[in-house]
Amino acid sequence: MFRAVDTRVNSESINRLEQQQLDFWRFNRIFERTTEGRDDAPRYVFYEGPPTANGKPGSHHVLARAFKDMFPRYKVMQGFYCLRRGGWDTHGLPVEIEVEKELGFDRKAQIEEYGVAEFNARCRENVFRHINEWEKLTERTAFWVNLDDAYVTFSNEYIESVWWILKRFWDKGLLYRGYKVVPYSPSSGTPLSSHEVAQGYKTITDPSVFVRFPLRDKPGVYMLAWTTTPWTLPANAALAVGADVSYVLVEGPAPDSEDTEQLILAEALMEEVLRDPAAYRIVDRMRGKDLLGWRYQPLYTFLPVEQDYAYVVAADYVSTSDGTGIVHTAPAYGVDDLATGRKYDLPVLITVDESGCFVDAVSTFRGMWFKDADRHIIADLSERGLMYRRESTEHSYPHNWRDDSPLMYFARETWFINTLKYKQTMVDLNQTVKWVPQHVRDGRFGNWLDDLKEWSLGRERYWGTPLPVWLDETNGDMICVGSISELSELAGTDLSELDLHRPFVDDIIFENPTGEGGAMRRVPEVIDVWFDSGAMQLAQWAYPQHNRDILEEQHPADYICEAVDQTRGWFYSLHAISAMLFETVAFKNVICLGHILDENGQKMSKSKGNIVDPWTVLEQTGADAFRWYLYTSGPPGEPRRFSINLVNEVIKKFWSTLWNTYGFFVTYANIDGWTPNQPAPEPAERDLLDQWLLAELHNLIKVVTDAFEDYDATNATRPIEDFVERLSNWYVRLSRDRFWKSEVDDSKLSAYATLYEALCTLAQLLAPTMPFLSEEMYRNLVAEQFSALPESVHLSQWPPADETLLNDPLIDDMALVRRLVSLGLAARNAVQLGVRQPLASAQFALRDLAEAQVIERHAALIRSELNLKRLHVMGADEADEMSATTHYQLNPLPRFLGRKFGRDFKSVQAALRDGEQDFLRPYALQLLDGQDITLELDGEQFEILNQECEVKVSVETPPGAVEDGGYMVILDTQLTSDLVAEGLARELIRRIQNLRKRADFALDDRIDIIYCDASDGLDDVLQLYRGYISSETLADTLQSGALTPAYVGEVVDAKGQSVTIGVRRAQ
RNA sequence: GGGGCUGUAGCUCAGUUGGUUAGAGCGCACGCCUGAUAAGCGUGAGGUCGCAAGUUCAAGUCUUGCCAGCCCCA
Repeated sequence: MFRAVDTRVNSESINRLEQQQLDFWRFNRIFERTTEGRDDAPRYVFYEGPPTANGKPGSHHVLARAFKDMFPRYKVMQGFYCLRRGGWDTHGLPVEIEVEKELGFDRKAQIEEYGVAEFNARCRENVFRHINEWEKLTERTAFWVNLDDAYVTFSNEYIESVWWILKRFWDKGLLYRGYKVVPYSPSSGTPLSSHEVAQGYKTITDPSVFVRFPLRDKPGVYMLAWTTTPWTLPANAALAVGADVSYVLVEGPAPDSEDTEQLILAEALMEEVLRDPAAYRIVDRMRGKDLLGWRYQPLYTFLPVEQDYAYVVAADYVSTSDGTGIVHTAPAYGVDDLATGRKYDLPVLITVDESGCFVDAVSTFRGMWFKDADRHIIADLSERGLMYRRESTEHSYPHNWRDDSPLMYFARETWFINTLKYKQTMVDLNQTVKWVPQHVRDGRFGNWLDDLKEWSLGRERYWGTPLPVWLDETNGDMICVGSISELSELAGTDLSELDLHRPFVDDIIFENPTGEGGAMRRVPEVIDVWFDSGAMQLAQWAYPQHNRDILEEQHPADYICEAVDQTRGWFYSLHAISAMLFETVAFKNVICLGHILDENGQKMSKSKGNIVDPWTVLEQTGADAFRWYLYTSGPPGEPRRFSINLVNEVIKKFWSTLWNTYGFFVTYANIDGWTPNQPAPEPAERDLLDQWLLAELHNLIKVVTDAFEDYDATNATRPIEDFVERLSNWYVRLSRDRFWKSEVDDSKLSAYATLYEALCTLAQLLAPTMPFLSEEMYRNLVAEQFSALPESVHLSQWPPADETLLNDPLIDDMALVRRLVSLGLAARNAVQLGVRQPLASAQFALRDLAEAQVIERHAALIRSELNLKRLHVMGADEADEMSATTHYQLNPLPRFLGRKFGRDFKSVQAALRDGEQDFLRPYALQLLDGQDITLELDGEQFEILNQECEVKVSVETPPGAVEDGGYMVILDTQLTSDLVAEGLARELIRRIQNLRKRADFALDDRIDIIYCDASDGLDDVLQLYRGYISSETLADTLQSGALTPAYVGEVVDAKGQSVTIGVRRAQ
């Protein structure tokens, strides 16, 4: 016996089911047991990209976790050993900002005043504020990951491992100090993260000035440059042009005098830039590359400069979309500017310091707030005759989101990793990684690698992994420390209990071990948190201080998965660290998920209030349907619109269909006492319908398995939906009477065995993606029947496809049968004869003779579906007989003839496709006879081979006939009194079945039927079909008489006749 | 501003190396079937395949440009 299945499906029943599986897994330690006893099994390595637990988990986290979960589950069923260790990302600015908010800070200095130790202690607490919710959601969505043993990036052993990696990089000469331009807030004295910058854009009015730069060797000639930040002009070190841009030298009136002057600017911008274009004439034209190296007089010379500067350089970012085509370059105050400066070894002129004010050396503007200096500089340049035009412009400029003060882009000294040294390695290794979607490899990620920048590692913050570099300021000696023991040795004291965070690490000061120089202090920076997360490939094992041998089996990862925004985040940091450390990949397969949007395609965000809380979905539809929706709703890399209604559709379409099929099976098997121990006929001996289902099933196994191997979630799931549709709406529907009939024969046993095999296999194929429903089905159908088999579907062996059961021709045949049945139903509809009314016969016209055999083989099936007594396939004779009304359609096949006839194909096609019947008939007959034809058209001859043109034969459709795509069905609509009576009998059966249902009888309850007030016709039917009606409705008695209150009854009206019928449980 | 991805029915999505008259599900209307089903079947309404040019005998599919959305970078 199987456990009875309640076929009602609602939120409550789903949640109950899923909760039962959770309890089962927990109590029986199923997850733990997926690894136990598999010491010798092949390894499958999964890395969990650590989330931060200081925010609440949302629906997009369910997406990531659903995809992370499915492949390890599949691999475990394939016999692999898969560790799934969780992890938490804990450091970084978002945490600090949260704590700053709590404390009401708006400046960095306040943290120092408050105390770094206390501040970091608060960060440490804050990080796990929502960890309970993360754990709950992880469990409820059945993401199997070990959170009890999760790695934590702030733990000492994790940090020590990060230090070890940095030390290796140090030894390889990859770690160095240099300048980087960062968005910097002078008001709060700190650089801002890109996320913060993005929050603070405001539209403001800035000056827009065109400045003359006098050429040194050509008096009276000026380069014209444009800027909206005049305050950066004193820091100018070069002018940049585009090497291939066209420039002109123009002559026009000089300001405030009768003389002329000459200006250089991009030709394309003359009209917009020149004050009175008509007053100028072009003296010369040149390319940007001709200008390179030309020297000009610096506007200001406040700062001493050692190297060469103030000349024209080339830069590929120069455009002619605005400005003058000549770009003022101040390496200290622009990202591009600094890059250009590096390329040409230009001086980084620091004219404005960290407070946002001009330094003393810039005497004219000393102490001025940088934004205030704009107008003074403009006035100064105007006075000196160097200002060509001054206007103002509205544009969007970043501000500090906390106090609205403007940011400045500012070169700061910081630490870098010289990733460029390993660029080619990274590029080559990337080619070996399987990316889903594929375009990320050479697109987003590949481009990022092609355009690789040094990794800017240093952060002037507090809550992060301290950069383990100690500096002797007296002589510049530096030591990179790779472990606690090393630090202990240097410090001469046991530091194994030291918290490896600021300020405790900063407090470790020691003498320069060379014996020369002075005290060594740690540099102030902490490191980029992306380095933390990328280091997890070693640091999760605290390598190499611990677990030295595990690396070999747990690196690289077979599979990782995160949202696409991690391309340059975690995906990159993993890849880069592994490439630089081992020259291997960190992961072999990676899925980049798109983002989740709301119902209207808008990004979900707190401010818009359109966030779908995952718990709402879980409570209504459960985790399986949620997961299933995510797998099937579209390609994983695409952004997806999401709403609870879409998940509800999964319940309606898929879950309840499968559930009811499962319920149907269990119900009838229990009534019949069928068990899987019962011997079943060999597949080849079973009904054709069974063989068809098995062919479909094993085909499905193949498709799904291949998809899993290919990291193709969509094809690992959607084909299962299609199969379940066929299982429920064709196989079960057509097999119902085999299950229902009382005698036990081979056909019945075959049906049970086939449906049982299908359901068991489905449970396994669904295990990785619908872990709850599949577990319920498996336990009831398999584990509780066979004590020798694994008790959980997740411990069971992935089913292999049996090649001998595959049968594509049979699958094609059945598709044709379904098509013809559809056609038959359409025909019935057209003549208003419901399926309950039996018809004497129907004739089918088919496309070819082979199809006729298909129909013969499946005749019984078609007859019962269409409720026909006889079925007739029109043969060649009959087609001839009807030749008067035969209609030929020719279809010249473009894939052959298109290339063959080229330009003439169109007219050939038109002639054969749309020609008159008289014209077509001879060609059609020749083709049907297997001959080639020659078409004559406008005096030209076109040879068409037999296989290059299809012929469709159709007869004109008489009443009661329906035609579609070369198939036709003609119903015999003549109703004899026998047929009408049988139709009425079926009508009565259905009404009685409804009464049974209304009376809430069990499926196998026997009943008594009583009737009265029957009109003559119905009275006859009840007599004539007594046996049929009784057996279909499980009636022990069927007699006329008066209804008593013991009966449930109603008046039945059918085809103008009526009778009162009542039923009760058999006495 | 640069790069990547995506635009197909009211909604969610298929659409093979370019090949015949572009499909499915949901939703809508009418009808049918049903003692597993909240399901299913039939018919109908619903499309300038984002826009424009090009290549080709033939373009939803290839090329170029433009527009819109999303993501990353600046």
